[in-house]
This record gives sequence, structure tokens and C-alpha cells, in this order.
Amino acid sequence: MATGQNDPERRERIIAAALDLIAEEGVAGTSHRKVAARAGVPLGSMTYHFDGMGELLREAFTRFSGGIVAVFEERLGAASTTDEAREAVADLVHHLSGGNQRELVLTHELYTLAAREPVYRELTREWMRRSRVALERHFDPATARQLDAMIEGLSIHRALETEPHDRALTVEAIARITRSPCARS
Amino acid sequence: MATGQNDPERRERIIAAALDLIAEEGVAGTSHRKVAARAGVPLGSMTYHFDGMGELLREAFTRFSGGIVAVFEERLGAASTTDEAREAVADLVHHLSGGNQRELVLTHELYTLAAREPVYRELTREWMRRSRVALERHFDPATARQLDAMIEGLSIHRALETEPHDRALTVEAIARITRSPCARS
Amino acid sequence: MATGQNDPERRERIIAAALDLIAEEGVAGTSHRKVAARAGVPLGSMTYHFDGMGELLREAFTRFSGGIVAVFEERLGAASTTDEAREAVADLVHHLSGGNQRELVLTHELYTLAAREPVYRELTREWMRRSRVALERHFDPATARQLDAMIEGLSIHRALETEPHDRALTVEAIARITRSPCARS
Amino acid sequence: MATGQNDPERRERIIAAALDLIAEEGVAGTSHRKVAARAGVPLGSMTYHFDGMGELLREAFTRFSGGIVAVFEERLGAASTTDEAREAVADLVHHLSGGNQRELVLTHELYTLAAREPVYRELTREWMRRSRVALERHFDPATARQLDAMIEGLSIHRALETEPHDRALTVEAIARITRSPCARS
DNA sequence: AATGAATGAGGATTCATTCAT
DNA sequence: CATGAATGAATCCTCATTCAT
Repeated sequence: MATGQNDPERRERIIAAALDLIAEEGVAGTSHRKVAARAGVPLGSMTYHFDGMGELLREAFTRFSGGIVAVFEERLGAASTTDEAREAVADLVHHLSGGNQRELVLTHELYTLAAREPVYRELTREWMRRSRVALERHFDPATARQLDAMIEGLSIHRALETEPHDRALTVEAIARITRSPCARS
Repeated sequence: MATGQNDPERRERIIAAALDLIAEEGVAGTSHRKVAARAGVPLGSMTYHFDGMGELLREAFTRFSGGIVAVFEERLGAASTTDEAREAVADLVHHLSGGNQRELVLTHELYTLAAREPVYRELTREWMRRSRVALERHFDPATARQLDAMIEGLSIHRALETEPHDRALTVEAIARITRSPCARS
Repeated sequence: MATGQNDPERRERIIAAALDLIAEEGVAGTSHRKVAARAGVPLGSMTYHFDGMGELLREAFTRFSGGIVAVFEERLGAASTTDEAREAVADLVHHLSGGNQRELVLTHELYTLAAREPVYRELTREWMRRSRVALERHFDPATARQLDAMIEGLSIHRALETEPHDRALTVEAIARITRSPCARS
Repeated sequence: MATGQNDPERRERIIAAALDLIAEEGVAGTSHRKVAARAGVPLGSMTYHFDGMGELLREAFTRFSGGIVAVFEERLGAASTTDEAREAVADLVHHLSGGNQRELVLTHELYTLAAREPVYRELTREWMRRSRVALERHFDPATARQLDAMIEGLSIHRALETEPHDRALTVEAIARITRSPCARS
């Protein structure tokens, strides 16, 4: 019955399918059955490759957050001046809150898990840490931290708004956070 | 047999129980059965009082977001100077990201729903709108919007961080967003 | 879909079906599916009527041991002299170890559970207690206890033997246990 | 790659692991996976060394019953007088029904199998036969048979009782079975 | 000779919902 | 008006076994 033939990319395919499904139907709507069907693997494969739904979810979100961080690092790494860095940050906000529901949805699914389970909080913590490190290539630590939070807030609000704010607002917010303090407040 | 029109608060109790349950086990782990058990009502009541799980969830989150907004409005309404408003905002950030897992969890559960379903996005939109209105009592519209996003970002990052940042950072971020522009940028 | 019409004997039917199935395939081979099929009820009924497999098993064995004890009490109750009691005991041994695999199998299934789980040991304890009480109507407590053990051992060995021993041996064993001590040991 | 003909005791280790597992979780809870994990061998080994679960179980119980019989034979073999033999029998009852859950559990698991499947009944038959032979070194055949049953019954009842009877009762029962008949009943 | 990979069948259980009462 | 009874679908997961290597 079983063919036993190696399909080394099967694990990867399952993870990808899981991520797609989570994006479409949410963690709540994700089941072994649906993931298996989408990945084109038999149901029995699921618990063979992953030690239960928990492991699959963890792998999927590890992959996801890793991808987001990579974009983050790449864009900020490409900036060579502070102004370019500011532009990159604005790009990131609009990239994250743009048309792609996918990333928005997945981010919130992850945050929801993280809000309740420590294992996922580890993931978000690492994500935030690396974001900050990337920002610290251009800004001092306190500014980096504030900027990171600003990015978060702007992205979320932009994405959940029916009429998302335009770039000018984003740029202005970034400017305020990153400009050197005035001589007199 | 019939008890007449008894227990008029039953609906309320069910909603409260649902909210508690969502906070503890998430939307995914919430079921008619569990809510009924926690509210101390018969299972049959659930689909009698609510037209399915959807309606119950909507009611629950309407109540929840309403409560959060009320706190928001109250605190900002109590501020009479701009500086007091800044303090109020800092208070709100630290209140939202403080020990109370409950609000963090429920917020993310709602955002997760909103990221996918328009019905819930309506709820978050209204929430954000009223927040902004409250902020506009003290700040100009653009600043209010940025501040609102900043509150969001700071709250989330503070809550998901293992070592939450201290108040100084929050205060500084608020100051930067709300300070008048320098003569020379 | 659901008819909701009462079927008050359904619980009983399920228990009876479970007992039959256990007799045929053992506790290990007993599943919700099989019991449901045999009882002619939908699978969903199982966990509606019983709080899981555990409860079903407990109910089934409670019924079973109760039935055995009832026969025991009845037969011993009908005896009016010590000699009749001795005959009744022999009857019981040969009844229990006779052609009916069913009772033998069920007894061992129960003992196996009792050997591991206290909840079932409670059942066997009560069974033994009532057996002893029934025997004490005709014999002193120590003799009753020994006789009860003898019945147990003879029944088991008779049932597991390919060529079961004949009644004479049973009668002789009972006689030895129940005869008054000699003047000189 | 190939380790050659290494680990010749692997079969033994698997059987030992299986027996431990059966004692802990029962035949029902025993699976290739669990046995393999406990024995520290790859899952694939199981069906390589044993032709399915059945063979493994048979081997395991053969080993088990052999061990019990050996103790039986040894203790009775060491007795040189009838009185010593009586003491040995009492020892055996209290050994079997003592603290060691393990033997009680395994015995019942085996009896349960034997009650249903002839293959295992062969095992118990041989066990009983050898027990009787051992007893016949000290007692006549009919007495041996009765004594064997008595041992069985006393052991089971003692083990399943919450307050196990003391040695006096065991000794008395053995005495009654083994004493020569009185001149006058 | 030995095993890692793989899978279809079946395990218990939970569920939202319906309907007769 | 209110609900206990009922159920089919779906849940995750475990399993014995097979086969290519």
C-alpha cells in the first residue's frame, strides 16, 4: 500500500499549504484534513511529519515571521542614509498595510496566539528584536524602539481602516519620531 | 412548567460568559456548549437567544470594544490641558499593556476577526473613529491619528515583550508625536 | 434533521450492546462505532448518553456484576439446609464455568480492569462482599471467605481447562472447606 | 550503514519492553510504537523481528507464565515435608497477591486473552498442568487439583480486596484442603 | 539484514444545529 | 416561551502494516 518513496519536499509543501489556509480561513478554520487536501498529501501524512497541529502551526508561523523580518532587514539594510532609512520605513508600513490581506491576517493570527501562548510569544519577541536591530543601524536604540511601535500601529490602523491614510501621514509620523529634539520643547 | 418571562438578564449573562471564555480559550475554543455551561443556562437557550454563534460573537465584541472606548473617552475627557492629555495617553498605553492579559487577548481576537470579516472590521473602525474623536479634543486631526497609531503600537509591543519598556519611553514617544514642529526641521 | 423524539430505553440498549460486544471482542475491541452499530443508534448518540467510553464501560460492568451476584444470592437464598447450600455452591461453579463463554470472558475482562483501575476494583469488591454475605447465611465468616475463593479458583480452572474436571472434584473441594474440623487435626 | 548481525539481544529487549508495557497499560494500550520506543529500537524492527502484534504478545506471555511457574516449581521443590509444602503454598499465595501489581495485572491480561483465544489457553493450560505436577510431589492428584484452584482463588481475592485477608485464613484454607479426611464426617 | 517513510482505516470526542414537546 | 434530546459531520490523533532502500 504505502510506497515509502521519499518526497523530501513534502514537509515544506505542507507548511506552505498550512500558511495559505491560515491566511484564508484562520487558525480556527485550519484542520489536518484541509491542509492535507491542499498540499495534496494523504491525511495520515500530517501527524507523521508533524507532531500534531501545534508543531505544524509553530513551523508555519516561524516561516512566516522569518519572511517578514527578512524583508524588513533587506529594505533597511539597503538604506545608506538616515533619510533613505525613513523612506524605507514608510515603504514597509505601506507594504504591510497594502492590498495584501495575507500578511495582515497572518500577523494578527500570530499575535492572537502569542497573546495566549508563550511559545508563540517567543516568535513575536524574536521578530521584534530583529526589527529593532535592523532599525538601530540607522537610529539610536530608544528611537528604534519607538519607531518599531509606530510602524506596528500605523500598519494595523491603515489596514483596518476602510479609507487608509495616505503616505503623507506616515511620513510625517516617522519624521516626528526620528527628528532630533528641538532646542526648546 | 413555564416560568414565564423569567430571567431577563439571561442574554447578558450569556454574553458575559462568552467574553470570559473567549479571553481564556480564544474564539476558536469557544462553543455553544462551553458558553452555556459557564453561563449556567441550558444548551438549548443558546440558539434560542442568539441566531447562531456569529451573532453571539458580534454581540460580545461589540460590548468589549464599547467598554474599551468608554475608558478611553473617560480618561481623555477628564484631561483639561494638553499635558494632562499626554499623561492620559501614557496611562492608557500602560493600562492596556499592563498585567491584564484579558484585554490584550480579546483585542487580538477581535483584530483577527476584523482582518478577515467586514462585519468585525466595522467594529474596529468605529472603535478607532471614536478614539480619534476623543484625541481630537486635545490634538489636531493629523496628530490625533498618529497618536492613536502610536498608542496601538506601543501597547502591543509592550504587551508582547517579556521585559516591557518603562514609562519613560512611552512618554517620550508621545512627546515626539505631539510636540509642535521646530522652527527648523 | 434530528427528530428529538424520546427513546427512553436507548441507554439500556446501548449498555446491552456494549456488554455483548465486550463478550465477543473484548474491551480492547470495543469501540463507540461498533457499539453504536450493534445497538442500532447513531454514533453521535454514544457520547450524548455516556460521558465517554469510560462511563459506558463502568455502567456495563456494573450491570454485569449485578446480574451475576443476583444469581448467586438467589441460588444460595433458596437453599434451606447446609447440604443444599453445598449443592448450590457446586451448581454455581458449574454454571459459571459451563458452556457459556460469555460470563467467563466478561468476568476476566472486568478483573483485568480491576487489576489496574480502582474504579473497577470497587465493583469487584462489592461483588465479593455480597457473595460472602450470601454465603454467610449458611457458613461462618471464615468458611464463607474460603469458600468464595474456592468457587473463584474452581470456576476459572474449570473454564480454562480443555477437559474440565467433573462435579465430583468440585463437590469434594466444597466438602473439605465446609466440613467441621476433626477432633484431632 | 549496515551494522551486521549486531544486537542479538534485541529480540529479548523487545519482549521485556512489551511485558513492561502490558503491565502498565494493558494489552489494549500496547502498540508497536510504544514497545519500540520503550525498547529503544526503530519502529521498523517490530515487524521485522515479530510477525505482527500477535506473535509478540504470545512470546511475551510465554515468557511471563514460564517465570511464574518456575517460582512455583522452585518453592515447592525446596519443600521436603508435607508441612513445608503447605507453607510453600501459603507463601506463593501471598507472594502472588502481595504488593506486586505487576504479576496480578499480567495474569489477568493473560486470562482475558485465554478466555477468548485458544492459542493463549494453551499457555494457561500448560501453566496449570505444571503447577499441578509440582503440587503432586507432595499431594495426591485430586488434592493437588483442588489446591491449585484454591491458590488461584485466594490470590485473586486477596489481590482485589482493599483489606487483604491475613495469612491465618490462607493457612486454614490450605489445611482444610490438604488434611486427611476425618474418620467420621 | 534492517529501517525510515509513508498511509488508509479507525479511534474517541466535540460540535452547531434542529425539532418535538 | 423555552429546552432536552438527538445526530451527522468534522475534529485530532494513533495505529499496524507495507515497501523502497
